[in-house]
Amino acid sequence: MPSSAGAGRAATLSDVARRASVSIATASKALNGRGDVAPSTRQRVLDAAEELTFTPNAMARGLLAGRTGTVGLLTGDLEGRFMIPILMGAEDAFGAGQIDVFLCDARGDAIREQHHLRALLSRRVDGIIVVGRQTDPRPSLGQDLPVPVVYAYSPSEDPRDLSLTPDNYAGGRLAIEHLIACGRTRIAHISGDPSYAAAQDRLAGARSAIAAAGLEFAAEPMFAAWSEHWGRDAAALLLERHPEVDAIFCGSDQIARGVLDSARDAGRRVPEDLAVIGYDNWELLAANARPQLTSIDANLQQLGRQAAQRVFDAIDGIDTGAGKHHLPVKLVIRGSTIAHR
Amino acid sequence: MPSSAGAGRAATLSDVARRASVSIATASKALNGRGDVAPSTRQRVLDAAEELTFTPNAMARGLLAGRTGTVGLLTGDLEGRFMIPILMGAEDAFGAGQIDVFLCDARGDAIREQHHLRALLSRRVDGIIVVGRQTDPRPSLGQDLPVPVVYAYSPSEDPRDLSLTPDNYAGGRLAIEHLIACGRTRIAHISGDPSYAAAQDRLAGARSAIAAAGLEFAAEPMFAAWSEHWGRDAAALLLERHPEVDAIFCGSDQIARGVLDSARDAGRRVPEDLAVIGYDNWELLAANARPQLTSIDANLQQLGRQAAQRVFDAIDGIDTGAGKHHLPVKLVIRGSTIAHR
DNA sequence: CTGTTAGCGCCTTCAT
DNA sequence: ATGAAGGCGCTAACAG
Repeated sequence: MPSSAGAGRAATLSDVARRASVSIATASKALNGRGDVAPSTRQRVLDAAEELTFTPNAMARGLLAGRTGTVGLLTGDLEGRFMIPILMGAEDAFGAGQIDVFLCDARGDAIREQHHLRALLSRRVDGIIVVGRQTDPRPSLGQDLPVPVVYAYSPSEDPRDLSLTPDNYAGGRLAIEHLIACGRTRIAHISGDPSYAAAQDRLAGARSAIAAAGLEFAAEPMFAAWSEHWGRDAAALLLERHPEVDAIFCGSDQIARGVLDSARDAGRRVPEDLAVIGYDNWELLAANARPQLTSIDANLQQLGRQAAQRVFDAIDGIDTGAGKHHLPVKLVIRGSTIAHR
Repeated sequence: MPSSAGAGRAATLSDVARRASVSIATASKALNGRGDVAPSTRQRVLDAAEELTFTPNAMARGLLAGRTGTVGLLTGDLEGRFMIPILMGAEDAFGAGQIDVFLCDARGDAIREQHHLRALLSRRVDGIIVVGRQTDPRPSLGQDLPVPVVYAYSPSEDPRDLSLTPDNYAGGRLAIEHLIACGRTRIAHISGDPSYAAAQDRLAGARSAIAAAGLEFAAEPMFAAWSEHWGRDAAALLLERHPEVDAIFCGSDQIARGVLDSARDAGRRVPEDLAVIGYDNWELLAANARPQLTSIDANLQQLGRQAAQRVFDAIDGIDTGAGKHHLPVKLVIRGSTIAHR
């Protein structure tokens, strides 16, 4: 029989017990190191289990224990750039804790999300992490769920829920402060879709840092899309109308890549004539740009790990609090803001 | 109590039965539409279940049924570009079949993989999909597993296993045939790490198409890394040493992006003077390039869906066969090979 | 039509 | 030190 058809059914504890000529209870104790079992008996059981490649049935165990050792990861959209690191962080944290993860992709569809939620509850997951695709608040799953829920990236609209989201305001500040520290004073901002909270929060942070330095934006901030194309078009326009600009804070690394292209076309040297900073620290884009791109990193993997930790705590009965928590971001300096020497 | 601490324990079937004043068995039948139940009784049960927000315990159900309705997705590396579409395709197909997916990321570590495998078996998953990060063959999980296994992307080294992998040879052919159809005759090839089967397979396909047209490569194929940097460096060198080249087949879209950059620097118009074709059809890179990048798409989502379908079939006892299956790829034409008019 | 009985695989008292 | 019995939540035969 081909492996793809699967072999016979898995061995059960009673199979092991029979083979070791002991009762089921004794076999159980021997395998779990529980109670008093004669060393020789224990060895017999262990051998039997080995020979049968016995693997305890986690379902049966869970039925008894009242906990399953599983959690649900309810994502809004796997495709995006942001899910994966968060998912990796969470999977990582849970893996260390012997917890297995159910992955559910709702594809941004509320119906599908509801469906997956029911499935997770029927699986009796011990907790749920809801990962959204934007930092805009999203509807709560509700307060009456039998398991703890943590919202990651997209915070819940309901302040009674616990939400972990990156601090875009701090990111905006950080970017501008770095540009100013680099000696720039005529700073512009090209960002993405203005309907995104991320765009507004970063802008607000940037404004506050600009004001704190007694400066003003050298040009009205520009918003449209999170794409390389827009970055190119916007930068071309900007550099023509405001040739005095000496730094551009971009709302994403994609935009920044477009900006770098147009700067090159316009004959501006980066970073000498023009400093450029991106956002997201997407290695693929940032490290392959020329020059390499300084960017803001939201520590998404860390965010995923923390979300998992909160779920752990909640499962263990530790009160994890509530409200929207803004997680710190960090600056990653590369050649687009500071020249090599 | 904050939601993050979870509410009380979930309602059970006996809770529902009690509330509806019927036996557990009757409640079960009523809820599952099984057996003969008086309409009025059924309604009472349904109401009771509704009021208690009863959700059947999938574990208890699975214990009885002998199947869990879950599958394991054992990935080698979530980070890469190739996992996600496959994972989406699989998740999608399973979702439609009421099957839930355990996600396990082995991080390219054999120990961790073994650990996750044990966990999946103890969860009594009905099947496993192993997704590798390269198209190079990988070690088999073995033939003695109690569940069907399908290998996706990375085929198993063991021909008794069922493996689904993209047809890189056909992709190489397709790329060259397209360039030739565009009237190009002095074709070069810049690809990635030559130790990858993907690099070799695409090269072999390309060679066969070149030969079939009675041509030869205009320059010795160049191999190094799958990066934009390498694409830039290689193209700069190539265009200087072989100015007659009128088309470049790139081993990845990243490489192609670098090639486009260098072509621009060298004053070559794309596609007029030089046609460029990439590989992977990574929207982010291909659609944002200038000009937009023609590329080969491996239909990874489709591959994921098919892998899921095979697991379905195997679960249902249908023999899914064995061996390495090469799935078709497709050409996506954009502006880097054919000029707009 | 409804309820009783017997498990699914495992763990945990409680006797022996 | 070992085993018998009960039960986790549910479903599938059977009785009634």
